[in-house]
Amino acid sequence: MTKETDESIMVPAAVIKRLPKYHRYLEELLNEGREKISSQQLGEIVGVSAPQLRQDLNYFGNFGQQGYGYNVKKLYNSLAEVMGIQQKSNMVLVGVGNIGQALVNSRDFEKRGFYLSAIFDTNPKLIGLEINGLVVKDVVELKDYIAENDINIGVITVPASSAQEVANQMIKAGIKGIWNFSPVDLKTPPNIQVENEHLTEGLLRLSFKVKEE
Amino acid sequence: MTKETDESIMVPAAVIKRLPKYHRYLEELLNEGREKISSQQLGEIVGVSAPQLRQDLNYFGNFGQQGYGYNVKKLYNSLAEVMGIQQKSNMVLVGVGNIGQALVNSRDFEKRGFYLSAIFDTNPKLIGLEINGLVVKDVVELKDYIAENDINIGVITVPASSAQEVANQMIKAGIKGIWNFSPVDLKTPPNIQVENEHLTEGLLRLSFKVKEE
DNA sequence: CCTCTTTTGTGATTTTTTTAACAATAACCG
DNA sequence: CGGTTATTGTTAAAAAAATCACAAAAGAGG
Ligand SMILES: NC(=O)c1ccc[n+]([C@@H]2O[C@H](COP(=O)([O-])OP(=O)(O)OC[C@H]3O[C@@H](n4cnc5c(N)ncnc54)[C@H](O)[C@@H]3O)[C@@H](O)[C@H]2O)c1
Ligand SMILES: NC(=O)c1ccc[n+]([C@@H]2O[C@H](COP(=O)([O-])OP(=O)(O)OC[C@H]3O[C@@H](n4cnc5c(N)ncnc54)[C@H](O)[C@@H]3O)[C@@H](O)[C@H]2O)c1
Repeated sequence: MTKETDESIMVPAAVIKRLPKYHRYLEELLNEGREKISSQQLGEIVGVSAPQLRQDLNYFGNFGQQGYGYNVKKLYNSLAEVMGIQQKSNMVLVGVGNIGQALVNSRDFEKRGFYLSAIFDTNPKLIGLEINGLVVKDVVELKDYIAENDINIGVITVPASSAQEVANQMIKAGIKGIWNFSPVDLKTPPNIQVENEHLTEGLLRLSFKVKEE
Repeated sequence: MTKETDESIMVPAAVIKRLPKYHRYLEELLNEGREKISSQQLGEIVGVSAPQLRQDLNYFGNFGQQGYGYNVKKLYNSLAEVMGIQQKSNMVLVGVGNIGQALVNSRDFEKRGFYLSAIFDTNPKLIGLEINGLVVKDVVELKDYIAENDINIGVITVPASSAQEVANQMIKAGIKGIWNFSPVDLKTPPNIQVENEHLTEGLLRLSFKVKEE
């Protein structure tokens, strides 16, 4: 009886959280020219136990080979595929303020296949301005732009008070996922994915741990 | 037999992760003038079950009152105390680039008692420049500055290749906690607390969830 | 081609986290 | 001021996650 490769089996959130880390370290190993690696060794590098690593990977397939280990390049590509970064995806960003501009200026994520396609704001002083090759558009164009340009991820970097409204517009226009930097828990239908970067929460957690020590 | 208020009892990481969220929603309730709230109601707002909320809070004390619920202001202040944001703390930031400047310009965290005391870079073009009231200092002054100015948190917003080196300097100078934005897992002694903002990992997780859907 | 070693994939076990249940306690009301 | 209701704090049960342990598979070396 062969193992079901049934997608319907729920992948635990704890596993999903670790995937990008595995990917990052595999990229490093690949750049160092490493060819193969055992779950033991990779686990030590990443900071998880070997059985956990193996169990995590086996949610998605059998990428290893007994008596050999894992081929670094193959595993790297497999994880990239699992995370959906093999085919490029297009994003829009709304809120060209402090954080928004930082993201637009660095575009760190383009090397991983996430392209910033357009950026939006309400501020007339910003609209029309060019930032790192992208001209700031008026947010009234947002809905049409998303619908017409195969955009699947929206980045929200507006003040908390406008975040939900911007999210609503994105969703109406057919966005699939939202990368949210506003300190707000967006209300979204279940088929819309949200990932929050609540930076202030991170600082408070740090404060707690410092105090506790 | 009274309950031990022993600090040595380990607070689960899962609980620590939720504390800032409780604090944020309590702040909203406080601003709305809400006086009391039950675990049931607060749980619904925050998105956790009522028993979990009660159990979480009871790691730190008995803040509620049977038959009444929780006093919003009291609970808010208690949580602030638990997280160590009653007394202000001083931070330094190293790496005045895209992300660094965004943080310096907004200084969102000052209203929660985290003061940015000085900012550092290696780039001669930046050193001496004033950004939102702070003059960029040369990073060679970092160690002395931390040691002499009661700094307990360091913010790292330098490229990945320099992050560990910057962390080492901070630690040598006596920092207690590091808020790290570089895509690197810093090697630190156990008495140094680290909180990572690995933004790219968030985007990859989002990508996974979008693809899975 | 056979033996020995390595290392995976996975079922069983343990630990951690979450949820449920309820007795104890305090507010509220007549 | 006593009964009723609301709601906590806490113990017990269930669920989820991590770890352990080992049989099965593949490579390495003679
Ligand atoms: N900057 C930080 O250090 C920091 C830290 C933690 C959290 N955040 C959060 O990130 C978000 C952005 O912060 P920031 O410092 O970049 O703010 P900002 O004020 O610099 O930028 C916000 C931008 O959004 C635009 N905007 C406002 N309403 C809009 C709307 N409805 N549609 C389109 N654009 C709109 C504004 O014109 C502005 O350009 C905030 O929610 C903030 O709480 C920021
Ligand atoms: N900007 C983004 O959108 C983004 C997204 C995800 C992650 N990050 C991470 O955040 C970090 C900073 O990104 P950024 O875009 O702000 O980079 P940046 O290049 O704009 O800024 C880095 C700054 O650090 C300074 N620096 C370099 N080495 C230093 C040293 N040893 N001591 C002191 N200063 C030093 C540089 O002079 C520069 O000013 C990087 O690690 C990046 O990977 C950034």
